[in-house]
Amino acid sequence: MSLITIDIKSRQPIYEQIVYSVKKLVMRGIMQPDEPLPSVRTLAGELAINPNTIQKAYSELERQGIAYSLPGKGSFIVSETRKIEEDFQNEILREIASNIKRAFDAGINEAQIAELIDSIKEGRHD
Amino acid sequence: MSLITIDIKSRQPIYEQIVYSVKKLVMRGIMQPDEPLPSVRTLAGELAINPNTIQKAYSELERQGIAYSLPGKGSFIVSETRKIEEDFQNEILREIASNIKRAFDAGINEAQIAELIDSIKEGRHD
Amino acid sequence: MSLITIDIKSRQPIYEQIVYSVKKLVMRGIMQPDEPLPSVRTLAGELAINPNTIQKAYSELERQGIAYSLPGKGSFIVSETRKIEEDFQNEILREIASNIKRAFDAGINEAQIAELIDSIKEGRHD
Amino acid sequence: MSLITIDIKSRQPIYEQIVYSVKKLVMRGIMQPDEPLPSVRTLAGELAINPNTIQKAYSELERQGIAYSLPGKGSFIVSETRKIEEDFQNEILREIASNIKRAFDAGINEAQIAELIDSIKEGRHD
DNA sequence: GTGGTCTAGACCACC
DNA sequence: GTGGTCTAGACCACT
Repeated sequence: MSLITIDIKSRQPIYEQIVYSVKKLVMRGIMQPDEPLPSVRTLAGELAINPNTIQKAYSELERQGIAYSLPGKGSFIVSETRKIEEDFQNEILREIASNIKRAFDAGINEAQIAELIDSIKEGRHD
Repeated sequence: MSLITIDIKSRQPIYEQIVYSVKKLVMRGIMQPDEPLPSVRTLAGELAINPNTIQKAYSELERQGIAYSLPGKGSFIVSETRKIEEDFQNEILREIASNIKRAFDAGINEAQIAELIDSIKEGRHD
Repeated sequence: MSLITIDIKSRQPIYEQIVYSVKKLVMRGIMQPDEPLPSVRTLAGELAINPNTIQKAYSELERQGIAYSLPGKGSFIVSETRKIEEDFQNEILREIASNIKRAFDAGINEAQIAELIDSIKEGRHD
Repeated sequence: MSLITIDIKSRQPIYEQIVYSVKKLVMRGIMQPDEPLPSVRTLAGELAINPNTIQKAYSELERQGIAYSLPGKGSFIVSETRKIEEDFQNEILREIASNIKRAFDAGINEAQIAELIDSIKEGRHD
């Protein structure tokens, strides 16, 4: 059973969900450098989705430098994962930056945001 | 010349951009209760897009309780805009909360986020 | 000040509202046979709407045999109003018939409708 | 062949007829939770109308919480249809209440309405 | 003039 | 194949 999970009813494209899921696993050290990804057919079976969708996700992972594929052997996490972590964090920071700019636009002030962050730290939003 | 602006090159649907733009104008008090929106055809001309796209945006605004239309007379901002402002801010705060949770998940610490907010305040991200 | 009233924000066409309003006044005996209707311009002024709209309503009243116009003198309720009352009641009964058919379609039973009618009689729905 | 039907000659917008038709099918249990709706193109072909009109109807169903769509997969009835049934019945009862109030206003008495209901039960009005 | 509906036909991303 | 968006152009009722 794979650790990769998706939400079939989400509007987010399934292949993006897979990419995001793999990134998160790598980043948390659950998936290690050079570890093989589940085969396209296996994962397609487990998630009950079309193999083409898995294929697209793996291609995207390759394009982003997170995985590589050895024809006939399968797909693997790259050997060097340090940069993945950085990229992932930067991606999130970029999104937060854009959110916060919109918040200032909308008349939300810094104190409200600080309060929000505190409440998340304390787990009040779980 | 209308205050409603769009970015034709964005991947975000044009009609959504229009909805967002109007929301922002209402929320900043630039558009007042019961003030008429530009006519469908006028705005279509100004933004150089199809009238049907404007129509779709205005329908969505009506659905969200932000505007109402009087066929044959025009479209107008609703009389009561206080709740719109609140809803809009809450929507943004919810997005920030979700992204910040992801950030903590990804090992980003509070200091980094605080630094980010400061840099936005100073306009370094515009 | 005329007894004819409209709701400018309703989706029902204003001219239909005027027609309906006049019918109701006639039917209740508030407007008598051969009594003059307010002049187009006066009523337009009072209701703060376009004279063309009044004109259209009066034409419709004429078409339905409820009013007649004497060029240069104005519009008047017809001399014989008995049939108007019947027509008006039949119109309402037709609408109720259509509603009730839909209700049966939707699995609502006769008892529920009877209960509804009782509650209206007792003014619980005012 | 789909169960969704429209009357092309009616003045009621086609997309509204489709919405109403689907509601009725759901409410009668003919369409089940998570059952797929006909595809936009298929239904457009069967009803001989433009796909955009179907699209508009399906969007409205989604807005009303009756259907959901998975881009690339199709449109489906929501998983929880109990509330739809209630809402639909309440909507009809509200209309009946309003019309019956108008009837009493117009001097129609309860016996006439009861007679009307009986005649509908016996199918004399079909 | 206004908004509302509809058609015809195109392109896109996703599965 | 699917739904989602957009364009171009038409017709309608209403003001």
